[in-house]
This record gives sequence, C-alpha cells and structure tokens, in this order.
Amino acid sequence: MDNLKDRVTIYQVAQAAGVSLATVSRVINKQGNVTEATRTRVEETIKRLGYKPSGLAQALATNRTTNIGVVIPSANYVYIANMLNGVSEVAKEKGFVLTLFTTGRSREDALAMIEKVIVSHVDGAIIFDDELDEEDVEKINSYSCPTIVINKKIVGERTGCVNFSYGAVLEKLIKDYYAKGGENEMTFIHVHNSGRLLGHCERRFIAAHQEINKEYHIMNVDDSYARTYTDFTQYFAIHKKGYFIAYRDSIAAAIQNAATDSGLRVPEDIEVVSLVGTKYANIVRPSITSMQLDWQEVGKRSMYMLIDLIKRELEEKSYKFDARLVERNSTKH
Amino acid sequence: MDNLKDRVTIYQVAQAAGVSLATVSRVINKQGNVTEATRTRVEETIKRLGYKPSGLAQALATNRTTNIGVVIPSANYVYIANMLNGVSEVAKEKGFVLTLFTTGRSREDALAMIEKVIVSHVDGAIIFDDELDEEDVEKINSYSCPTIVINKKIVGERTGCVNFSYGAVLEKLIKDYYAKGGENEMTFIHVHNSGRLLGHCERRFIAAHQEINKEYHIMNVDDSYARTYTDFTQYFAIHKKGYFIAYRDSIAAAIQNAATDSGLRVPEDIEVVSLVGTKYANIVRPSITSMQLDWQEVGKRSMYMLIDLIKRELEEKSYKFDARLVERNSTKH
DNA sequence: TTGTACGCGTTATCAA
DNA sequence: TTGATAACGCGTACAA
Repeated sequence: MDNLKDRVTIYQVAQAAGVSLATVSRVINKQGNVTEATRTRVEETIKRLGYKPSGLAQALATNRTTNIGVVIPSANYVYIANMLNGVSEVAKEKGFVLTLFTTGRSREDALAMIEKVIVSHVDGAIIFDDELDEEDVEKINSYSCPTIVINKKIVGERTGCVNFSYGAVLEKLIKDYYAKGGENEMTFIHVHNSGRLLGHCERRFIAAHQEINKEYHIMNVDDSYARTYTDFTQYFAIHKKGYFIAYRDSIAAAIQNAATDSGLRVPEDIEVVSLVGTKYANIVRPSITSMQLDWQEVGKRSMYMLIDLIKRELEEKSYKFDARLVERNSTKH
Repeated sequence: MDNLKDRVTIYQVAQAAGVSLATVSRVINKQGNVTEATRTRVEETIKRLGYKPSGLAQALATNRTTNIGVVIPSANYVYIANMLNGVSEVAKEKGFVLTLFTTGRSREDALAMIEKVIVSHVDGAIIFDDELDEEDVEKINSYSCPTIVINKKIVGERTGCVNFSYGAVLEKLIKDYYAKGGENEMTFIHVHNSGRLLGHCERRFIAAHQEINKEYHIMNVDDSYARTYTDFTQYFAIHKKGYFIAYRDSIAAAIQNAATDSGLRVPEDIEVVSLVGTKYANIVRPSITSMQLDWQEVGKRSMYMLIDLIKRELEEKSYKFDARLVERNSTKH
C-alpha cells in the first residue's frame, strides 16, 4: 500500500533531470535520438534517485512480460526438479523469468491454475501435468498463449509438444526378458493417482504380457519410500522371488532394500527395474536397471521450442525423446 | 503483439452488458452494491465473451501482484528442490504464485537477479543465495520489498531470516568422535564455489581440530558424483582408511561407493558423513550418517514468515532450524 | 445502485 | 533531438 510512495517513477526522474518523461523512457530503452549530454544527465539522476522501472507498467504498455508460466505437479520428484532446472537454464539465457503454477492432485486444481496462467499474462507456457485433458490445453490456447505441452500429443497453431518413448522400451524389455528365458513372473507396481505416464506404461505392460500369454501381477503401493519399504518387508517374509517394475528410483530402491534387508539376493532372487530413472539409479547398491532420460534436456528442449513458438518460428511442433534401457545390477542378464 | 486484439477487455464486457466498466469491476471483485439482475447479466456476458481480467492491469492499479519472488541458485540439488516445494505449498495455500529468479555462480549474476526482483514488483521475496552479501539484501530492502533471507543473519524493518545450526552439530560430531577414541584422521571435502553454508562448516571443522590439537585434511573435489567417484577410486588404490565429511549425499555416496567398489569396507576401513542429508542418505547402502534438516519445512516456515512480514505482523524476525545428526551405517559407533 | 473521471507507470506516435 | 499526449486495462473515490 505504501510502497507506492517510496517508489520513484519515471516522471520524478524526468522532473529532476529537467527533461520530459519521453526522454527518460528513451534512455532506459537505449533508443537513439538522445544527446550524449542529456543521456548522461538522465542516467546520473536515475542512479541518484535509485530509480527502477516498473515491470508491470512496461508489460502493460508493451504487452510483453518476459515471463514464462510453468505448470507442474507439486510433487517433489527429482526428475521434475531436473526438468525445471533445464527450463530455467534456457529461460535465463534468453532473458525470461519463470512463474511457477504448481498443481495439486485434482483436475479442478489444474484447471484453476490454467486460469491463473491466462490472467497472469505470461508470454508463453510450459505445461507438464497429467491431470489435464486435451480440451483444457485448447482452452489456454484460445487466449493465444503459446504453449508447449509435455507428455501429451497436442499440436496446434500456437501449441507444440514433447513426448517420450517409455512404453516402447518397456515392451521390448518384457519381451526380451522372456525370450531369453527369464523365469520370474513380473509385477507392475501401481501407484495410485500417479498420472498418465505411469498409466500408459501399465497398459503396455499388460498388453505385452497378454500378447505372449504370460502371467503377470499388479501391486498397489503408496508413493513413498518409507511405506513401500515397510510393505515389501512384510511381503518378502512370505515371497522369496519376483521381478518388479516400479515407477521411479525411490520406489524401486525401497523394494530392493526391503529384499536385501530381508536376506534375499538382488538380482539372484529379486529383480527390480525403475521406469523413470535418475542419477540415483546408479548410486544405490545394487545399482538399479532403469529407463533413463535426460530430464534436464527435456526441460531445455521444451523451452527452446517455446521460444521459437513465441517468435512464430517453430517448424517441428512435436518432439520425441527416446528413453533408453540401462541395464545395471538389479537384474540378471 | 497481436494477442492484444484477441484479448477481451473489461470495457468490451461493459458495452456488451450495457453497463459501465465500473459495474463490471465490481462484479469481478465481488463487491456489493450490485443488483442481482445486473450481476447475473454481467457474469453471463463475461462467460459468453470469455473475458479474463488482466492481472497486469489489476496489479498496476492496486499495487499488489500476489507474486512472490524466490531467489535460488540454479544448482540442481535435492534439498533446494525440497525447500522450493515447501515454499510453493504454502504460497499456493495462501493464494500466491512464485516467480523464480535462479542465480548462477557469480555475485554479479545474483545482483542482476536482485535487480529483476525489484523491477518485477513482487509482493515479497525469499532469498536463498550464498553469493549475496548483507549490503545486497539491504538494497532490495530499500525498495521496501518484504524479504526473508535464508542462511544469513539479517533482520530489519522489512526483513527476516531463517538460519541453521550445522556448524554446532558438526563441532559436536568431531569432538565426540575423538573423545570416544576415534582413530581415523578426518578429511573435509572441499567443493569449490559451493557457498557459505559449506564454507562455514569448513571453518568450524578446522577450528574444532585446532582446539583439540588433532591432525586434519582438506581435499578438493568437483561437485559431481561421477568425477568424485573417479577421483576416489584412484585415491583408494593407495589409501586404505579415512573419515570423510562431504557436503551432500551424492558426494558422500560417491566416496563410499568408490571405497566399497575398491574392496574397502564401510565403516570398518572408511567412514563417511554427509553434511546436508536428504532422504537418499537413508536409501543408499550402507546408509550414510548425515545431518538432517527438513528442508521442506524450511521452505514452509520461510513462506509463513514472509506472509506475516507482508502483513506487518511478524513478531520474531529470526528463526533457527536445528540440524540433527542421524547416525547410520557409514560410521562406527 | 450505477456511472464518471482520474490514477497506476510505462511505451509509442506525432508534432515541434 | 525533444516534448505533449494518447494508449495499455483496471480500481476507486466521488458524484449522480
């Protein structure tokens, strides 16, 4: 409320320097048409008064904010942090700033965030949220806000997307396993409410098994290392073998630790795979076989594409990242 | 440039509904003094035209943005992501949105971000960047922007801070170790350019050793799991014992993995401690003795304090989090 | 209850 | 090279 009074405006600078505010504006924006003499005089008074332009007013006048909206689930995952880091790196390089819209678990919440994105007048948006449907994204697009959608195949006049190949890699993993005489039955670890990335993998997992007529299992766990560890410690008191495919490193590590702490051997008795692998798959012991994707690169690519989209220079509006299976010590091979 | 034309303004809504724009404004802000009849009429045309208010113009008129600036280093660390998550959670709960200002390694860069924070007209800021000095923070304060500074003891009219007790815990760890007859010489892992948190710990490490007249070592490593692993694999080809204090889990795990992969035993031959522990200290094997702090809680507390500061209701402008030593299997005890 | 008119801090288009 | 002046989209006293 009273910041107002403290804040030096362009008008006050103009008055103090004995010029019009138009001239001050020119100096700020480093346009030509200003005498060297007046320029230095203005610059000096700017410094003396401690004047900083108001980004708000600038944005209102130019219709550009240099802000990019990023919609992500609030989940605290390493791979999301990595992606955000990639986005942020490129944004910084290109002079943009990121505004974070973190969504909760519900679709309503995600929609409310879309509203906020529109209101906030960002120059563009990167959306990575599984709760949103195609129509929701269309909505943001109808306000002509350039948007890159991650993990959803949507392309439009002002929309591009970045996708992954987890499903295909998973299918190959499964078929290769049985083709090479794998003996364990596979169990897919289902995490409630964990989005379409996992859902898609689960469907491919089931389809692949049905195709080759193999038994499979689905198990539900909470999306927490501690609880999964506890659950599997009980589980391994009874069951002594299995091949587990988990959503991400922490969950896979929980299963593996529960196994080894129960006296079982990995990978001889228990095999484990992590779908969304991060660097931690390589750090834990045994190291975990996982599907690796450079999420920072995903973020960077998305941001580069968004910038091109803003400039209306984006040619290929769809990009696909190939996850690759990295076999480590948590599986036999 | 041409978003402009597409965007429906309050004026167009007023015209379409046959009222003045003041009335529309009242409807938007849910103020009273509007007939039920006109209210519904206005609301209906708002929906029909797909009108969304411009946050920019609102902010300019009210001098409030509902944006909080967050200044953090670009480093991709788990504990920073955790903290950010805590901030974001509370911000969301209180109707704020986060604008991210990620700084690089240099002080200049951090200063440039401070500039941007001021220009961006946020309602408040949370600063967690080691590069900044006290005077730099004062600067932002002179623009009367409420600020919470993390890991720096600064208090002022519009400034509060949140700090930690890593140093004290580390000193106790060291003294206890020798008091109980610890035989290894300790080595502090110095990471170049890793900020004052680590610097402070290093000074305490040295001071504690000098106090009790013990030998100690300092080793330089790069802030990378892979390179540290390589370096220590070479190191352990020659040295067969040691007690290592590393900055964070990844580095500690690199040392520990290099040791075990070289045939050394942890903790019998090699002992390892992580200063800034995250949940991964508990996931790797052997689990790593570490100093634990709930960084999400740090973020939440900071945001709560900031909100109070904005409302001028913050009583205690300084808060201290106590790190606690969690002894795990990477050290003897 | 509704409308008028001004202010918020800039940029940008003309004249001068 | 400069300086008025009109946008930009909205909030809000004040008047009607």
